[in-house]
Amino acid sequence: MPELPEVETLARALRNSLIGRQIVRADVHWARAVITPSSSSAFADQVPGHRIRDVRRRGKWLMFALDGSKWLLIHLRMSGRLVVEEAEVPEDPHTRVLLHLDDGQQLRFSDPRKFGRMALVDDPEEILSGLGPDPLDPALTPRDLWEMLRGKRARLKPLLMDQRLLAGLGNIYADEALWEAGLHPLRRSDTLSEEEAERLHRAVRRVLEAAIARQGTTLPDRRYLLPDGRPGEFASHLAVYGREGKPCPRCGAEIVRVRLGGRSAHFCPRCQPE
DNA sequence: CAACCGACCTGTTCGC
DNA sequence: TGCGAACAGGTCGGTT
Repeated sequence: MPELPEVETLARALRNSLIGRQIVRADVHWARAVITPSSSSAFADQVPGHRIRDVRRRGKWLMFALDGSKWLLIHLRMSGRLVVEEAEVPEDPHTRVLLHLDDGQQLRFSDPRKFGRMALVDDPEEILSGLGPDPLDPALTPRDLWEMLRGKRARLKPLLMDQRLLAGLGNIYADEALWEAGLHPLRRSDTLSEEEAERLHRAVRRVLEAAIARQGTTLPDRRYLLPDGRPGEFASHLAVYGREGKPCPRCGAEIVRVRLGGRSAHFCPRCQPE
């Protein structure tokens, strides 16, 4: 579910409500949601007592900086959700981990599909070392991207979703960025001109920033919601994702969907020629 | 190295 | 209406 804009939105919202809060207790209802430490009871023993100093994001990972130089990292994968609620509010039946806070509220991680994971570590690199640069990092230049692409010979769509290249794009925003750049999802990465790579660089940033400005994409199933229950508003701005058979906003041609490595890719056959 | 597939899981939507 | 198949925003490991 959540890609970079959704995780960024969550990080910003949680930053406001959680900085300064102390975690007083942890209940793990689904042990496999915890990857580090390897025993979830050790996790439940070690988390309490820490105060939350900051909430950040790297790629699709949420990072809670705790005092005592510990980090709590959370990845929501497909169906994970985080909410902050008063203890009296009934628990979602899919709640996997519950963190009790010192103000009586609870940070709840719920996840129907049980794909989401969290870790308590001394050094975030233990978990994040394989990630590529953040696409919004100002240090990442169009030329950097061009060189990264030239060093591979994969098709653009799967490559944009490869977190080792860039950290944060998933199925929705990879499709949207390629449409914005006017590049075909099957285009081989080592055939781009420097100008095309620059267009892609600009497109990725523009799409991600626009989505963050609208607080992410909530699709009709409403699986992604802000911590206060409000939906993100970017769905109505999607050009291609989930719009098979509908007109391209730029040229009116019908949006096409193809299967690519087991996933759907959406594009405009006129604006994104092969 | 690149591409594909099944696993991991459950819930919802689709097609007959 | 009912029911199984297909599909879903992600990632990993194994195979071709």
